[in-house]
Amino acid sequence: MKKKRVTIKDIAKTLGVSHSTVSRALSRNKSHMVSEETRRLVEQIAEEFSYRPNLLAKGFATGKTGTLGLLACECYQEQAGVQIESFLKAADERNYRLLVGMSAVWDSASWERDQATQIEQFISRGIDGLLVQTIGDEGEPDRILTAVDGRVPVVTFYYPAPGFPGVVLDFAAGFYRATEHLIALGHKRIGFLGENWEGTGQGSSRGRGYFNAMDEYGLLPESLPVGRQETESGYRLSREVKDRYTALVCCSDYAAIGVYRGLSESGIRVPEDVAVVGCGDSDVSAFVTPALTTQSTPTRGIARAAMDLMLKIIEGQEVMCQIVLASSLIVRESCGSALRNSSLHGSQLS
Amino acid sequence: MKKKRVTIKDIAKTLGVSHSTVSRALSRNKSHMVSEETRRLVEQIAEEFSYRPNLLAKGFATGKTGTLGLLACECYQEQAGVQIESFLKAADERNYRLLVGMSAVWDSASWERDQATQIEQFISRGIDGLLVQTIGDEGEPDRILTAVDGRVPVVTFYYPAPGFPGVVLDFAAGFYRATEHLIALGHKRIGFLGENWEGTGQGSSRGRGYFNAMDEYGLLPESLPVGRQETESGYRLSREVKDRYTALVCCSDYAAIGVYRGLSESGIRVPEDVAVVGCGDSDVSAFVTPALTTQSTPTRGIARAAMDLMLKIIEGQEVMCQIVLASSLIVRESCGSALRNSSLHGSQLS
DNA sequence: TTCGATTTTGCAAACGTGTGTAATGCCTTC
DNA sequence: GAAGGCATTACACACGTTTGCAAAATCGAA
Repeated sequence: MKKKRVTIKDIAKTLGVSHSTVSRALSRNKSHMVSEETRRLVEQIAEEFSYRPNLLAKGFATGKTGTLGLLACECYQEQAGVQIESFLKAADERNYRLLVGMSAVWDSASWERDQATQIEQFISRGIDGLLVQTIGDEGEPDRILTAVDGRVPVVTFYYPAPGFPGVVLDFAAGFYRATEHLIALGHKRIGFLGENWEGTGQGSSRGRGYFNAMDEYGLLPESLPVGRQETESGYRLSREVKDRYTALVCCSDYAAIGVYRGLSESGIRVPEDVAVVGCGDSDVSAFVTPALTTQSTPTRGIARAAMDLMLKIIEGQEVMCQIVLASSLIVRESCGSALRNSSLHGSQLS
Repeated sequence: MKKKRVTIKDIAKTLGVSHSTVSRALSRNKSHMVSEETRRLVEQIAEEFSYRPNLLAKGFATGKTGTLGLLACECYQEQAGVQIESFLKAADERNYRLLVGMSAVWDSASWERDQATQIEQFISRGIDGLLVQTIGDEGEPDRILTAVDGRVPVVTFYYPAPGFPGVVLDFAAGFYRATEHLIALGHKRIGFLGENWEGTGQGSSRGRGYFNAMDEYGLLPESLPVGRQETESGYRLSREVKDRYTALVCCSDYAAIGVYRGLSESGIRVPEDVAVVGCGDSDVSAFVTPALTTQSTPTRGIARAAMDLMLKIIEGQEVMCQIVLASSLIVRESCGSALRNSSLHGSQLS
């Protein structure tokens, strides 16, 4: 069953040359030339034998594997899959493979253990670099620093991780803008359905944007913790609060869809009675009724930018920058018509 | 910047033993014992130096890497992410890492090239086995066979791939049952919003289930091709067909959500005017309005079963079976109350 | 004490590839 | 025709680990 794989030595033997010549012929090494003729011959035999390089051995010899580690986290269900997909595509385009891992954020103990273990595993398996999705908590940079221990270059993405080059989404600005949008529409009692990652410190930048906006306009912020099952969480929470708020800012589109259902079961209409804002611009957001006002998160842009950053670092460039990608507010139907509310605008803002 | 990594030779040198002893001490090799005392010493020094094995070298030496290749396909947006996630978890539990790849089904030329290239890449990088998601078209088994060329064990999943051990979802039965459900509720004009993968042959088993059921009950089947953007596709198609059907079977929940919107914009009510069935039991399906009747796809079960199968094969067992996982119909609100329709039941079936 | 059996260890090769250094061969030029 | 230079090739070692085989050490018993 097990076939012996063809190696450069086999090619060398049939051609009567040394294996180093074959190696150089195939890798088109610049420091040592091989004659056009032998190169042609080598390539021909390689083709004939359907030779496939053993990248494991190559990586072992050179220390470069052409593989990157991607450590995603299972935080937003809608997000993880698309994110991984985007990275797979971006990596493929740049001729890199991805070792993928995913660790659960929802349980802080296993989270930290997981993250360190997986990083260790990745490095042991010889990755050229590590792409790690951050959640933005206090201890994160240190955790990553000690786990990686300078053995491979790191690029972070999603939330900022001070000290690491990375690609971050400006959720704070996005949620600030979303909240401001609601305030401009005349809302004063605006609730926040935010993520609730145990042990990750004082809330993420999504919350910060909301809190800042509320603070700025002299309104009382209030935050409700969304759990792991976002849609179900949104549903449950919205049934609890009923019409305590006139607007709800949700940390994800899926939570918002749960909110839709919960409110509707309580006889509360969206957007007439309560306005809802989501986040993620997931494919369904435009097609639910009412169409969801949400924030775009440029997932593919993140992946591409992070990959480019990584490649630069691997090439030896000293980059230490955080690329900030903005998320734009996509206004649809779930906050009501701007027209109707624009009359309230001035009076409410004062 | 680059630290030299600690190797077993370093440990051996400080302990004044040979590196093979260290190797045996650490790997707890059974064929050659090492004294309790040296083992303790070795472990102590290893800990002290924070030694990390070079799994690349290990894999190179042993031919086993502890890494599997996962080749998913970008077919159903809702599905890919969750599927990968499930596999990551299942692999992690079994102490395997995953090299992940994804190829696009929607464009048949790049699909076939992609699949072969990625398989080649994976094998070159030394995977112990290949998990490949199948789409169920005619030429698939041959394609995989030639690409893998017996170099690593293969386990397929999702659709059947004759000749390979695999875990398959019985979509045919599921869609048969769903269609039958609608027929039992009195529907006669039932449309199918099915996948439309170019060049993949005469349609998937989802369609087969629908066609079989329609045929069985003497009804005229009609299939509409859903494109890559499922939700948008469902929306567009539903606006085209309007009330041409009294029921629509959709190949995915997301298409169904698009259908909801499209019908509602045409003033058609779900389920009063048109019944809708989805597929996937995605997290949102229970929370859209009306709650979507759908088919569960046991994604985690697939991953676990496929991993277990793979492990057995790697262990040397000769397994050549297709594990069939059933999908169950989850009846919610989108087909109307069974009560109302049950009166029509008998008359329509005759 | 000596022998044999057993446990523990060292030696060396192997896995497939890259690469520095030295050697070969060919060509040019005086 | 010899010397020098350059293009091409071969040799040998390195990468870190495993593993078969042989050697050494230990132990028990005669």
